[in-house]
Amino acid sequence: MNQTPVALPSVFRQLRDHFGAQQWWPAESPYEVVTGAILTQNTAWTNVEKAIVNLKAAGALVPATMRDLSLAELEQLIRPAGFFRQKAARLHHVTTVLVDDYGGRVERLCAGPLDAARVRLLALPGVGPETADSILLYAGHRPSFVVDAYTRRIFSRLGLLDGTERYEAIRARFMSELPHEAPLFNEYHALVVTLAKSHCRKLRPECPACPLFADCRFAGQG
DNA sequence: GCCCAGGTGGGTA
DNA sequence: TACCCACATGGG
Repeated sequence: MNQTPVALPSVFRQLRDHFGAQQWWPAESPYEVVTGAILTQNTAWTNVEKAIVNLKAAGALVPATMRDLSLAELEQLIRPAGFFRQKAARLHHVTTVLVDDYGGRVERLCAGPLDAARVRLLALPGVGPETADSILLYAGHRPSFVVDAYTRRIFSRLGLLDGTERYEAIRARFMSELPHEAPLFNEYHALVVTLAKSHCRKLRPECPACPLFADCRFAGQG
């Protein structure tokens, strides 16, 4: 085999050495992570922040309070995050299950064998693989690697993916080449996002992703 | 004005 | 399996 099994750990070390510890997820509670994970679906984080501010101001970033909100009220609060009708229904349903079946405790929602917990989350409408893994990792502190559009883009650019792999295949690849440690998976995904946001969106061939390519001329040009 | 963003689910061939 | 589309706001 001509594979390079050190590639993924090596990329992590380079990113960590360049950007430092990321200390993710930017949230004050596990439930805020759950909320943010749903609101950020195909949406810029700056828009999610506006919705989070609204929810906090309304005192609604608490499961029991959120569940008792009407859909119409919730829709108005999260409107800046886009797709607000869909997301209000999804967030409200997840919250209802959380409160009714898990006592409002996110750690209970994420408890038990990892695969089983993941299947439970994926069964919730509006919770796909990235949202499920984000909740498991960042709210539940479980070692479930998060794959997102940035991961696909950057690792394709690095030649470590061909870009056509399915979500589960990419996740399995990272989890087969890295130790199953939540703090490592946490930092790795956070660093991928930090790298992506520090570069032009397309990561074009003429715009290599430094610090992995030392002479990138386009760093920081958004 | 146009393009895009830390996805998901439903439909069609 | 492999596309296509709807879903919506706000920043560059």
